[in-house]
Order: sequence, then C-alpha cells, then structure tokens
Amino acid sequence: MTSVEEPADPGERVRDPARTRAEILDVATREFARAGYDGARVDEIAARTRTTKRMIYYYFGGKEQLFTAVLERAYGLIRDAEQQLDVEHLDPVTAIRRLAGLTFDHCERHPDFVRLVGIENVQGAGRPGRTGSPALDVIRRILAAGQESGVFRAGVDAVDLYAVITSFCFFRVANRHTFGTLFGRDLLDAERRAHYRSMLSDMVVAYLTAEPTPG
Amino acid sequence: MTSVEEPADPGERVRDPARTRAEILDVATREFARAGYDGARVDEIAARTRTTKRMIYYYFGGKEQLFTAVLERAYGLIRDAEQQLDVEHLDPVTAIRRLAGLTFDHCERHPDFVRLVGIENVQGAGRPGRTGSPALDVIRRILAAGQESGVFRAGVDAVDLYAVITSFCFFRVANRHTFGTLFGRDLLDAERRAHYRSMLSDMVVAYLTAEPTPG
DNA sequence: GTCTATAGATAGATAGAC
DNA sequence: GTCTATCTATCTATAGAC
Repeated sequence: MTSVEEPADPGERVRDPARTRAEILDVATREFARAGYDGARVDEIAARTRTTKRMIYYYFGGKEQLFTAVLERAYGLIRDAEQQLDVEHLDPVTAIRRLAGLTFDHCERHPDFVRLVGIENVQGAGRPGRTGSPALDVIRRILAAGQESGVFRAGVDAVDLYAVITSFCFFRVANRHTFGTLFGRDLLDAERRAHYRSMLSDMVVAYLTAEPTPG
Repeated sequence: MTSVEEPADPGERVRDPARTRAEILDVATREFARAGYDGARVDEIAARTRTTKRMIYYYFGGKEQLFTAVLERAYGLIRDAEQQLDVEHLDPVTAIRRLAGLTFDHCERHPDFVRLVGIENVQGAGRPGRTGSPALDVIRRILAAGQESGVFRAGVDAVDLYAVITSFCFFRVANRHTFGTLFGRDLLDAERRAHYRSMLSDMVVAYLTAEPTPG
C-alpha cells in the first residue's frame, strides 16, 4: 500500500468525486438553461469545468441523463424551500401571501430553474418519478382554514390556486425577453420587484375573499 | 412564347409560390413547436412538405430566417384577433372579461404559438421589430373607463394586467406536461376548460374591484 | 479516475443539372 | 423553380493509454 492515513503524494490527485459531480451539475444547469437541451453542448460544459468531457460520461452516462440529473436537483431545491414553510400559526390571508411570496422569490433567485422546466416541457413529456409538491399540502390546509373561518370563498381548488400563483412567477422569468421587446418593460427590473411581489398576493387574496361570481 | 392566357402544358408545373411558402410555414410551425429551435430538423420540415429542402433555402434563406418568419406569422395571428376586439360599448367588467377570454381562447386554439414564444425566449433575446399590442390599448381604455366610473380601483397598470392575464393562459399550455406529471392534472383537459376560462376572469375582476391593499 | 484522439452519425447548407 | 447528390462542420460518444 502506498499510504495509510496520510494524503498521497502531490502527483496523485485526490479529487473529490462528489465535488466534481456537483461542479458538473452547476455548469450543466447554466448551459442547458442558456441554450436549451439540443442547443447545449457537452464540450462547452466540459470546458467550463475543471474536469473533462470524458468524466461527464463517466459520472452521468450521457447528455440525456445529465439533463435529468440537472432537473432533479433543480426540483429538489424548490421542494426544500417549500418544505421549510411554516405557516400553521398564521391567519389564512397572511399564510397564502407568504406562500405566494416564497414561490415568487424562488423563481426570482433561480431563473435557471424556470427555464429548465420550460425546456423540459418543450423537450416532451415530463419524466415520471416526480410527483406532488410540499406547497400543495400547505395550500390545502390554508384553504381549509380560510374557508372554515369564513374569510375565503368556498370551492377554490388547491391545485388551481397553485397553478395561478406559479403562472405569474414563471412568466416573468420565462417570457422576459419577448415581453420586454413587445412592451418595453423588463418584468425582472429590480425596481419593480416589490411591486410585482405584492401584486401577485393582492390578486390571489382578492380572488379568495371576493364573493363567488354567479353563473 | 409558349402560351398566353391558358395554363401551360402539364409538364410545366404551375405551382403557386405563395401556396408553397404558406405550406412550408405551416409545417415549420409544427416542427419548431414540437422540438424547439435546435431540435427542429430542416430535413423533417421538407419531408412533410410537398416541396424539397432546397426550396426552403430558396424561399427563406436558412433555418434562422425560417424560424423568424414562423414567429412573425404567429404574432400576426394574435394581433389580428386582438384587433377585432370591440368592447367600447360594454361595461368595464364585461369588457375585461371578454379580453381575458379572447387571450385564453387564442392560447387554447394555438398552442404552437405559446410554445414558439417560449422557444424564442430560450433561444435568446426577442428579435426587435415587433412592438406593442392591440390588446394593450384596449386594456388601457377599459381601465380608464372602469376607474372613472368607480368600479375599478386606481393605480392598476395596463401592461401589468396584460402580463397577469397572459401568464395564466401561457402557463396552461407551456407547462402542461410537467404540471400534469407533478400534480396529476391536465390543465388542458376539455372538461375543465370553461372552469379555467371563467376562473381567470373572476380573479382579474376580483383584483380590479377589490379595495386597494394598504401598505 | 483522468487524459488525448477519434470514431460515427447527422445536421445545415449548397452545387449543378434540368 | 425544382430536383438529386454531396460538401463541410459539428456533435455525441467512446477507445485506449496512463
């Protein structure tokens, strides 16, 4: 044996596989988000990493699996954020505002996540394996509490509400360029961030507290 | 000269260039929407047309310009639809519901349009040349009328409102796959169409008619 | 586990006859 | 204007030395 506890001689590079894997994922996330699945280049990813293309195939198997790994990690991130939501002690209006704010903030801080989801949708069917969302359970409880106490209207579905909230948060990021070109307004302008953040909650709360539309 | 008014002999094919051009655009629209810009194949487009690949280059110059032409036509379609909006004679609430309904219907009937816009955004900056939207002027007038008559709150911006309306209409189409996988619900399910259509208007109207949130 | 070199497939684009 | 055949570049993926 060459060495027991001591790190080997400098010639033998003791690289951390987990670290290399994570670095590849970081770079791949940016590259896929930048150019789409088919537009992304494995060579480009390798070049921006401290490892080589061969290692990408060694660790992940191929471009397809790398893309899947990138997606899984991105989904895990928002999942974690949603899991940390603690709104049980809040009144329903404040609770739903907090949830909307969290979704808004996550998309704001992780635009690549939004783009990747869009790319996955262009690419084809969503890969199976992922299911549900911590946020959904939170919304269900908030809706139930709000309806019970009479501040929320009845008959609002949790999945629908989550779709509406996510729509706006996604749109700002995903359609930033065309919307900016068409209307001369940058939806991600930092100066308008707080405005859009509260507008989203205002709209959701207005809907939840309004009298149901007849018809 | 071979012939004056009469169509030439069968050996000389008198094809309609405008028709060929339109057919290429139709097929290209589907192909780009299906696979994204880099995923789309010029060969595939040609194969699904009654003409050849050479003609695509002859008419459009290249893949890039073909994609631009596809986008221009798609934008033109919604522009036309919006231009035909006639809501001047309606009360503000009905008017804004009609506008939201039109946007909703257009995305429903032209899912390729939504996908193409998403792809354009992934691809990079929105191409210049397009600007404004007939719907925006319509919204401006509706908002002004509604605020003047006191049914709408003040301080709501037309561009923001259009963004919100479009968000939901786009999201249903653009994120159908991943959302369906995650939540087991098809946002384009025909049975839920009417529900989502009115839900969007309900939300917008609730926001516009609610008391402004203090803060 | 890490590198270089290269295989193998396929894409966008064009030449050139008719 | 329309066709066939092909060029050239490039990309994913892998072989093989170390």
